[in-house]
Amino acid sequence: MVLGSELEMQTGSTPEQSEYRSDSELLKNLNPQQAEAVTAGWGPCLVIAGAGSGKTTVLTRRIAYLISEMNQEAETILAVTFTNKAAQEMKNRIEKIVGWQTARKTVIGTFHSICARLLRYDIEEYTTPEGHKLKSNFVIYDETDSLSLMKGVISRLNLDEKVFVPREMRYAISALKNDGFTAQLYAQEAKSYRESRLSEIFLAYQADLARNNAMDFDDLILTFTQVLKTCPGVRNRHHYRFRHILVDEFQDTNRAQFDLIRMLAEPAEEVLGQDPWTERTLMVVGDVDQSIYSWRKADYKIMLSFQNDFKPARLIKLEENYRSTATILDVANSIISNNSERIDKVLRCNRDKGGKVQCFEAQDEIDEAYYIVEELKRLTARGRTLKDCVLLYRTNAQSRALEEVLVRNHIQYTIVGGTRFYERQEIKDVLGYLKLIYNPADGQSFNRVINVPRRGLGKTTLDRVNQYAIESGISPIQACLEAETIRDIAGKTGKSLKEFGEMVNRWHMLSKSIPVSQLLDTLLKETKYIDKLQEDANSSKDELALGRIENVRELIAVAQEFEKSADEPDLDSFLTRISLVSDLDAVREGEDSVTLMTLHAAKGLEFPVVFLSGLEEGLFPHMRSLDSETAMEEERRLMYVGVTRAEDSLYLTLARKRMILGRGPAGGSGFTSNYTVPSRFLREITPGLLAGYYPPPAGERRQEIEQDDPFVQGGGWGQAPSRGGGYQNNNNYGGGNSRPNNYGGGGNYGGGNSRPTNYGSGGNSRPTNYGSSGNSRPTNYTSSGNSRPTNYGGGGYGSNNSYGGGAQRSGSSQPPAKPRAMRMDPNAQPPAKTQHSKENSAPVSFERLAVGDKVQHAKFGIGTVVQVIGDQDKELYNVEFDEAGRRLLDPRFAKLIKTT
DNA sequence: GATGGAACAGTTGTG
DNA sequence: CTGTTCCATC
Ligand SMILES: Nc1ncnc2c1ncn2[C@@H]1O[C@H](COP(=O)(O)OP(=O)(O)OP(=O)(O)O)[C@@H](O)[C@H]1O
Repeated sequence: MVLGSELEMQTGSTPEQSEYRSDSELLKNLNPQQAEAVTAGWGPCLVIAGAGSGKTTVLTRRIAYLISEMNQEAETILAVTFTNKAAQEMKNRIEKIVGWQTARKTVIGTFHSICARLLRYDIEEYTTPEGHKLKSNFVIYDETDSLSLMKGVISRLNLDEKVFVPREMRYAISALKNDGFTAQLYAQEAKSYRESRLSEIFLAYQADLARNNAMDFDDLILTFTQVLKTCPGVRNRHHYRFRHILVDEFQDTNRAQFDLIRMLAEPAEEVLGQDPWTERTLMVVGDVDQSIYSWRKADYKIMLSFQNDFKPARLIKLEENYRSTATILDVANSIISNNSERIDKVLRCNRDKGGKVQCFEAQDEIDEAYYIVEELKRLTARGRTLKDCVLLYRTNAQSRALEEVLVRNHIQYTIVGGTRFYERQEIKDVLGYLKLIYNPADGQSFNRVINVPRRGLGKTTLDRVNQYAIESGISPIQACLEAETIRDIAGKTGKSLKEFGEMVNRWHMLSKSIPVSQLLDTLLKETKYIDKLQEDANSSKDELALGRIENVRELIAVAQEFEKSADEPDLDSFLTRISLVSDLDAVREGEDSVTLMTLHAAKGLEFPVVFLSGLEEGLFPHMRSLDSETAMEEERRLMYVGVTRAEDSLYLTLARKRMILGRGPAGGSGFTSNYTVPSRFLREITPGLLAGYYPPPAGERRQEIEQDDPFVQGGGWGQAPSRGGGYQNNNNYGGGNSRPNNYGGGGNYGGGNSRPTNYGSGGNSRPTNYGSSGNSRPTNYTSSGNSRPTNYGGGGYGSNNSYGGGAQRSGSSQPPAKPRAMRMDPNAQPPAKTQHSKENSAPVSFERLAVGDKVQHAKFGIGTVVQVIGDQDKELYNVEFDEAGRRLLDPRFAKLIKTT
């Protein structure tokens, strides 16, 4: 779906003039079952089908068909997708068929975004079962907000945080909400002591949310459903508007979501003598084998009982896979057939056999990343683009090693998910201001920003203000205005509070008349937020400060972009949108980069080339799924999802050793991690389908050497890869050592096919320390246009102090961040590991620059050095380019020519 | 009330 | 390893 479909290719880009004028055009290329689904008549319809069988394609065309062939108004259509991105894609495609004017009237989005949008209109008519009322300017609390709210609740109830762990309580309540329980309803159910306490917490938590005029994510769906249940007028209005409801990825629907669908699809009261499905449709599509969100209370049984819940429901099965090669499908099927809880289904392959699936066992996670990077280079040299490729992994933490090696090899990448833009401290600060301006009752945001930047208003004052606010039943902002009358507050403090309150009030007024970006400008100026960050940067107090400034600027850019494109560019929709967006890092047009994401995030997508990394017991399948058969089956479905993302080529990789949280799982000394066990999923694959590596039979354990001296281990492994019995196992680590990250030793990553990629330069089998272990990193790593003979780090990444300037992204949104910011900013450079940099610092040959120097750069043009960061020999230059804005560059990579 | 450093805790996935 | 919380000190 990321790639152009046949649909797009046929229509070209004629936005208003549809080329689909006849039903035969819309049905073109569809197989009979697909056509049946697209053209189905009134009533409920369930489409069950395996991966890549065109479910989403069918859903999209169905919408177009409803509009252009069945003469349904666009505004009667409500389509639910799993992600915002999928919604956007669906909108784009429909727009191409029916034109923008029509397409924009459809409602397409995730459950959360749809509910948020509709709730704004209807919420004031509603009183919660607990007796609370919310106003239409409610804000949406993210996990952090709701967790800190929860902490407050637990301490206020005098409960022990050790016994009632806030995180767990949050989680339990989230689960209850997803199962359709309101606090009120659960209060009737709770029996045991713990349940009763949980119920108390639940009630108090909801009361707190209401006092802040806020909802958490789960509330969006639950509350909207409640509104429909309790306000028949509202329900009927929506029921008669949305006569066509479509849901994608229905297997991952939870009870609360299903209730919502039902509320919308069924009338408040049945009209006698009339078929409720006249001119109404409900189409849900899904694949039980791709149900991977049970931890969010999704339940595929909801899909299986669809025909019972919606009586005359028609069932359509799609059985032809158009996406993957036969080999890839065989791999997927051989794995998923190990699940017992499933309904067997047919999935015929529509494509050629394709090549074998490449499997590779690396020494460690860095080695694994290098293998992937080398393959990427090979593939791109043969005409693939980076955009064709995706790197998938089970846990977000795994992206680090991959990023590090990608950066070092100057390969552009885009991370989806992970640490999100909107969760970064500085963004949350600024958004905190916006939320508070929008909804002055928002205590969480108030607490967040009251002392940011420092205003000399600390915890004591904050507590007093909050207490006063609660006692007098007013908002914290109102309390600030009355600060001078609060006892125990000193005159000076009171004045600061009053000033703060007045400032926010003023902005609140202002927000109704000026655009969001101007409001942002104003508040950043008046609070001196950026100035303070700049000071931090200058005094190197906060080495991330520059990146933060850049991120704040990015937020302003987002706001400006929003004002241009949104239907209603007000603060309200800006905040709603931002609270619900998950990944700002959508792949940029025209920018070639490889995508990195978790398996979960990959659901519904497809890529010509897929790398699936970390196939190790405990990681994938994840540790927490090892002792439950149900959980294990879900892991297996996740594996199935991963494999079936691939169109042409699939790579499976694992590492013999892996660092987790800085040490090996049950680690010995320092960097000794225990050896991993290959994932059971590998063994479930029919052997003949894999090339390169096949795991040893179950019982046979890997040879483990318990040694404190890691070098002894290293030598040992070079000679003893005693496994793979019978299958290809040509990985040659001969003479190598297993020190992390040392590729010296002439190891050949050939797998089965002797590719000429040589990682070693004939090194040194037993280095004595990281830094000076004989320059084993050959220069030919930098094949992508950079052939300078710089030593990229001697023996290992541990000693590397170059940051891969070539990985600068060209998009304007790339916040150049300092190396340590990598966690925050996935696109930034990797951490500087300086432990042995002294012995190792490579001779550099670049022109030293100073602040104020004018420089020229091939891509970014002319600029001025505004800052030099880091010690000599490691310095980076922060350059303000006339055209390209501010960039952080490593002179060892980026060619910076001094000009006058 | 701010600050820096020590101690501690987390370790699956997302809207 | 890394982010958060707690505590002593200014
Ligand atoms: N009739 C067809 N002829 C040719 N290609 C098709 C046909 N139907 C679907 N495809 C292609 O097959 C691919 C998979 O389609 P789609 O993403 O809709 O499948 P899906 O069932 O939603 O997959 P998943 O379950 O993995 O989300 C797409 O590239 C789509 O363009």
